[in-house]
Amino acid sequence: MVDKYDPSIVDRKWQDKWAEDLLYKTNEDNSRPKWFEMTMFPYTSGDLHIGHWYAMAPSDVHARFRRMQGYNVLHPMGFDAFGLPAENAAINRGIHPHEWTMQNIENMRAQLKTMGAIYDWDREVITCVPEYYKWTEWFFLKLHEAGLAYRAKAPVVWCPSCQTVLANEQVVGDGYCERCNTLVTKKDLEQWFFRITKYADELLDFSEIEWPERINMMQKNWIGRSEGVEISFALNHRGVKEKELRVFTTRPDTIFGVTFMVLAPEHPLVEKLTTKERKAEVREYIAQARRQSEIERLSTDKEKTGVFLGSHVTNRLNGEKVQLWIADYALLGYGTGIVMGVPAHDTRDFAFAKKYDIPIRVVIAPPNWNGEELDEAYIEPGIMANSGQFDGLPSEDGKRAIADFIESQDYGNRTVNYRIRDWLISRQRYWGAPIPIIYCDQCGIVPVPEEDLPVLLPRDAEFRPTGESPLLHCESFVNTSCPRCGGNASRETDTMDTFMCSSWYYIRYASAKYADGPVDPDNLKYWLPVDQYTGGAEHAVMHLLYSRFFIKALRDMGIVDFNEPFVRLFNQGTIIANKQKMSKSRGNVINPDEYVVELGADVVRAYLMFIGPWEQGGEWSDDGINGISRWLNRVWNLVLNGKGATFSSQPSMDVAKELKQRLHKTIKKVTEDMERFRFNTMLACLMEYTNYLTKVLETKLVGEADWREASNALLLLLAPTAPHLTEELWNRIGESYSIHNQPWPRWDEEFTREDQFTLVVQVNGKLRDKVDVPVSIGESEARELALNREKVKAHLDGKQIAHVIYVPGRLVNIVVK
RNA sequence: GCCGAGGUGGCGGAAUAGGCAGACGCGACGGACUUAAAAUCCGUUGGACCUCAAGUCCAUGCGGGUUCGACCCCCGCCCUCGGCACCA
Repeated sequence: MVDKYDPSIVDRKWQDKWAEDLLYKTNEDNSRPKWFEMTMFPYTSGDLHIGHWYAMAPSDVHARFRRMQGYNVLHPMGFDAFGLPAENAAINRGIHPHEWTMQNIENMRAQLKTMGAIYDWDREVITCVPEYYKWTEWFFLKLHEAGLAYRAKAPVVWCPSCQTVLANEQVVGDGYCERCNTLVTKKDLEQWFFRITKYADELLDFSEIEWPERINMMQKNWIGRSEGVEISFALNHRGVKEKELRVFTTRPDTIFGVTFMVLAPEHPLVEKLTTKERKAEVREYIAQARRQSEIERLSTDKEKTGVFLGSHVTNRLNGEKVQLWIADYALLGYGTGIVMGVPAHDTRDFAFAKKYDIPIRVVIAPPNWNGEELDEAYIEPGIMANSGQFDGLPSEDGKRAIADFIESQDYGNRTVNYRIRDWLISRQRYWGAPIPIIYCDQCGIVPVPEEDLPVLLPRDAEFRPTGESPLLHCESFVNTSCPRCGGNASRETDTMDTFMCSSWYYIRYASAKYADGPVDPDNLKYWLPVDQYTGGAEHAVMHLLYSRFFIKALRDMGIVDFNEPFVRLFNQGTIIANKQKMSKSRGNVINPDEYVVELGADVVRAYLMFIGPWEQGGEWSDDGINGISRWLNRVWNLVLNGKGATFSSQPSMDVAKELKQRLHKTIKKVTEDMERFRFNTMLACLMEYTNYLTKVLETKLVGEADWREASNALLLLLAPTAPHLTEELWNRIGESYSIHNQPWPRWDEEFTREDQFTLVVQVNGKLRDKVDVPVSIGESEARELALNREKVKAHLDGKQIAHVIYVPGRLVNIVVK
């Protein structure tokens, strides 16, 4: 009998030994290909739950696999440490955000260490320390210098619970705060923005990255590029100096169908374009639109409402007068804030025209149209009608023809519109990187000089949820002198969106302690870009989009020489418990610690990977994890029993041959599954291999050398998944330390080939018999064999054979009438 | 409404250049060991018909189609999850 596997001893023993030996210390090494693989760093919210393990353990397994394959692997870890929860803890519990965050980091780091990952803690990155945020500020200055950071007054999204503005990307569902799920409102504020829209087109190019199609799609939708034409309508209104109104449309082919025009209620020209007698009604409508929440206003099923302004513009293509209206379905921020109303060919315009009795003129004839009125908008292509010289053209050609005409007459031009807005990065909160800007009465907006960085976050701010930045009330922080004129000046008191911190943290891993810049240029060149990134899909249009923007901006500044931060991306799914997403409020959060203590880190690692395909997520089950625990215990017993076994001096050649074949097939399957993150089937394959080896050992027909090769391979293939268990066994069977420095096993295609296969015999496509045949079998031989099988004959009785299908290496299908 | 992913035993899931549906694991049932239990080990386990065996039929969300042959491809639906949504 061998002694029992006790993970509580084994885990600790090797974690200590690896740390002591600096086994996972990562250096730049030009003799091996580099592999930079990382997982999205955790937010410092408190405890590590099983969801964190689900994100991190499989990625560690993959990184370990690459390491054994001979890559110089960088697989770092850090903490996303600025943000609202720390500040809320300060408000609710009177603990300073810094203390709260640092305690959480201590806690989470200790938990992470129990996982047995290959993190090199010397490269740890924490975003809330001055050594880090100094460079976040520095990047802000660089973006400002490049004209990519600007300050502007705009209607911005406000979270009443978080008491701060949010980026558009942080609004989820039907207008809820991404962090706290509160319904958001709007405010007019002067804020800092990053000009991400400048890169809208380039961000639509995914050709250099291997990302899940889903994520590319989400980014594409978010950017929302649409090609169209900006068309000018002639304006002649007393007291208005503008002589035209420009509208954006993707349907220039419908220009002859314009029967009204809609301005957004907030449009600056509304006041002037309203006739005296309509003023009261228009004002009332605007006031009412302002009162409405964003949700009500954006609701698709809401009935269309609007008010006639009393004034008109002229459609230059047909000289017709067109009524001007305001309606809240026109959005100020999209296009020009003015929509041309073509009720016959736009669903919204149709509803609006019906309600207010505005003419509906068909200009794109639906199939078989006889000039009758439409019951609903016809939005498909068709043949143009009522469109002067363009009548009879297919509408797709008409789009081009009218765009050409408009450009030739100087009535407008082709243009592109985007849904994406510039990235709002100001936050009216304390716990973030200060925006390194000073306001001077004489000099205006003055960037803090580089040599004065970092602008330190003061410790003595007061935390009250007032809706204003706590720094505003911190006089020692606010009051400063102007770097230009030396006069009295005040600092910017908003802090940066934490997504700014996470837009560049992966760069910092390359040289986490470098003091002369955000990154050591040599290390940047060596490690970046990230070869493999893994994380949840919830960051598709936030972190992942911002990081791409950031790198493109840095490239244009000459700081980096690549175009994309993350070459490959893998999205793991979500782990759920009791059919529901884990959350503290539901009380179904699984804490990994107790399972680690009881069953060992390796069991938890392996179980998470076995639940199902990583990209699909899965449900945690206490029963399921026991299965993995049993398996790893069987591996333990198997390897140690093999070590103490007495082997046959006259081993069976057949057993040896089959063993070799199974070995090489297993190596192949495991390697291929590892490459593609197919962890569940990889483990299934290793279980089968374990079961097979158990039987082989029992036969006592195997030679010692063959056994050792087969058993060692099991440990090597299992090493990335179960690093502690395999290290202990590797040591016990007398192999040299460390198993994690061994090369990954290779397979020989020659040995994976079978010399027999199971020939399937079908009659009319139904399985009737199976027979083992040599792979060398020929077609006529196989047909003959199939036709003479007793079970097959029974089904051929009295029937006529029409023909026989033969698929080499697979089957014979006899087709009868 | 639009875009994307998915729907397979009691459960998690295998299997797609169209070729043995249900690998592996869980659970359940039976057995061995034990004074007993736990643990461990061995066996059975999609459904129906049949006393058993042999065998036949049914079965991958639903309805059609293509094919010698469909979980896989095509057409039309239903449901679940994720994203976007008055974007002109």
